[in-house]
This record gives sequence, C-alpha cells and structure tokens, in this order.
Amino acid sequence: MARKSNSKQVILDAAEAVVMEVGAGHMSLDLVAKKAGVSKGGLMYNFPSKEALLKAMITRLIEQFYVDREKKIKDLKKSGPGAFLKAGILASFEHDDKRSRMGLSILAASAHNPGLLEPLKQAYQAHVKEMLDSGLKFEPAEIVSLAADGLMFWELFRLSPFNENQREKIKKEMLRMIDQLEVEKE
Amino acid sequence: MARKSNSKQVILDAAEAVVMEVGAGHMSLDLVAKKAGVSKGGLMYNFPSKEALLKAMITRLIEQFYVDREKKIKDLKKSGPGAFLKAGILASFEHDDKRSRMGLSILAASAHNPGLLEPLKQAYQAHVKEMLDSGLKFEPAEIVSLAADGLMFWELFRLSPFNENQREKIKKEMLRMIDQLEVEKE
DNA sequence: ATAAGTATACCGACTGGTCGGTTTGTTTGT
DNA sequence: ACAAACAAACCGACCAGTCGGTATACTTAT
Repeated sequence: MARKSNSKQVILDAAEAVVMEVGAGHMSLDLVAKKAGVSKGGLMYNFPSKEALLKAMITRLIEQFYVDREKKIKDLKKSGPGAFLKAGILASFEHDDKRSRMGLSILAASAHNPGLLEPLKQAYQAHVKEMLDSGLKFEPAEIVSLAADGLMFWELFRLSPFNENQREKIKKEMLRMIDQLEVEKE
Repeated sequence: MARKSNSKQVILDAAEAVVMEVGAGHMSLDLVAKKAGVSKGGLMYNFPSKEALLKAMITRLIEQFYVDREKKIKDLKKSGPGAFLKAGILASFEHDDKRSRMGLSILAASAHNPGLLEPLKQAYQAHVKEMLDSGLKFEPAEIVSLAADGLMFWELFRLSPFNENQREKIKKEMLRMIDQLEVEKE
C-alpha cells in the first residue's frame, strides 16, 4: 500500500453525518465527499459507486451490532438461555450519537435500493435463530425482542414519544420478563 | 363545483404504487402522473408540490389507521380497558395490499423530508395516550404495543423473517397477554 | 333560449438545477 | 520509476416546478 489510509472509515462517517443532516433521500456523493474532506474522485476511488458506499454502510452497521452485542454478553456474567436476547436488547437501548447515526444507513439504503438491506435480513434472521436456539419459548421471547425493535424503529424515524425515564422503565420490564422466561424454563 | 372529480384519490393510489415499484427514493412526479393516467400539469393542479402530495399520503395513512382501528373496536363486543390496544394490534396485523402499500408512504415522506412525519408522531402519541388512559399498566402495555409496531416496521422494510404461522402465533400471544393485563387490573 | 363570460380541471413542452458517474491530470509514498 | 491515492472539471440523465394554452361545465344578462 502506497500510503496508509483510513479514508474509507472517514467517508463512511461523513455519509452518516450527511444523511443525518439532509435526510436519507438527499445523500449525494458530492455532499459526502465535501463532508469527508475528500474530492469526488477520492470518494469514487474508495467506493466505485453509490451502491458500493451504501453497501459498506450496511455492512458496518451489522458488524457494529455484533460487536455491541458481544460486549453486552460479556457484561452479563450469568449466561442463561436469555443471554442473546438480553444482550440484543441492551445493545439496542444504547444510543449514543454513533449508534443513532448508523441506524440512518438503513433509511438511506432503503431509499436508494431496498435490495441493499438483504444482508440485514440475513443478520436479523441469524440473531432470531440464536435467541431461540438457546431454549426460550418462541412467542414471548419474540414479543420482547420485537418490542425493542419497535422502539428502535420509532426512534430511527425520530417519532418516539417516550422520554428517558419511560425508556428506562420499558427496558427494566423487558429484562424482568426475560428473567421470568428463564425461570419458567427450569 | 364544475365537475366532480376523484383524481386526488387516483393520484394517491398511483403514488403508493410507484413507491412500491421503484422504491421510496425514486418516486418522481412524472412516474406518478403516468401511473395515474394524468399529465404532469394535472398532477400539479391537484397537488401543487411534491411535498403537498407526500403530506396528503401521510394524512390518508393516518385516517385509514383510525378507520381500521374503529372497525376492530366494534368487532370486539367486550370493551375492556385493553380495547384500544387490542384494536390497534388487530388493525396492524391486517395486511392486505392496500395497508402494506400505505405504509410505504412513511418511507417516501421520510426520504424526501422527515419533517413530513410530524402528523404521524402526533397521531401515535394520541394513540399511546388513549391506550394508557383506559387504565392499563404502562410498561407491559407498551411492550405489547411496541412489539406489534416492531413487526410492522420489519415488514415495511420487507425484512420480516416470520411466516404466516409464526405471525399468527405472535398475535395470539399478544392478545392473551392483554387479557392477562385486564384480569390483573380487576 | 342562448350567447358571453367565468371557473374548474387538465395538458405538455420547457427550464433551471441536481446528481451519479467519467475522464484526465496531479501528488505522494516506496 | 511506478502505482496508489487523490483532485477537478465535465457529461448526460433525470427531475421538480413553471407556464401558456385547452376543454368542459356552470352562471348570468338579455
């Protein structure tokens, strides 16, 4: 490699920031390049098309989810059947700037070409399978999991009516429900 | 009135169909006009801007939700504290072509201008308030409600991994949980 | 009754601008 | 020297919105 470069990550960050600022349907390559402090040519060198850029955004989103989930699993010293579910929920309740920006990748990709979300479907499918394989009962486990997703989606569209306190209460109740599921299993 | 015309509804239907076919980020006025069997000028006459069109799509989506919910409330002859919640869930599990197309309005509006979703936020806030005012406990009621939303959103992005059988099981369990909530309240 | 005037509903060519992608040229590390 | 990494001007397609015009119905004055 001629010159060590982290341009790809810088550009991906810039892309998320642009989506945040101008909306998912107005993420143009020129804006992303400017935001990243790179020329159009530099962007095209790293990502040969807009689709390639969006694909990379989705890939990074998925990888980040697995990293966050893994971190949460390690935090839970007790590793019962609900570990994957709990970790997924804790991860999705984490919402620093980085996470909320990354969610916007979903909207950007969906606006340009819904097919780009296919890897996300695969990942979600795998996550669901892991949750269920650990021995939880399908329906109640899915309801808790879907509830976390629902909240995440409302926030993704910036439509959530819940304040921090309410969010926290909901999270607590979710974790309590999972504990209950684990007890019933024994 | 010079001549009765239902062009507006025809155009709104066409807009939804176009979003369905080409994706939320590629809904152009020309395509909508062509789909509706109307000229560009005819479209602009009925909706003076793209924003106006998208706003009307969101408005119709909200109104349709209330209509569907009302219908479900009437179907439930027993009207316990969980009536609004149950009706909302039953309505969101209904997914004929019309409903799933209308959901796409959210993506189209969000892609063009996220601010267009403000009325949706108001409506959702009101729906949540109505559910809670009827006397249900906040956390568990919200979890069931959010789970239905979560499933709806996954389907909106066409990422749901659940088949009809699993969907039905989840719905049944949701209704059971609400019954349980009503019993505990007495 | 009817011609003139007016409002509604719609048409389609055109314009200014945006955006994805290309091409060509330049710098920089090894 | 040479390839990787970028810069910058440019191209063509697309697209939102404009505008002058048309057609049909409704209203009014005679």
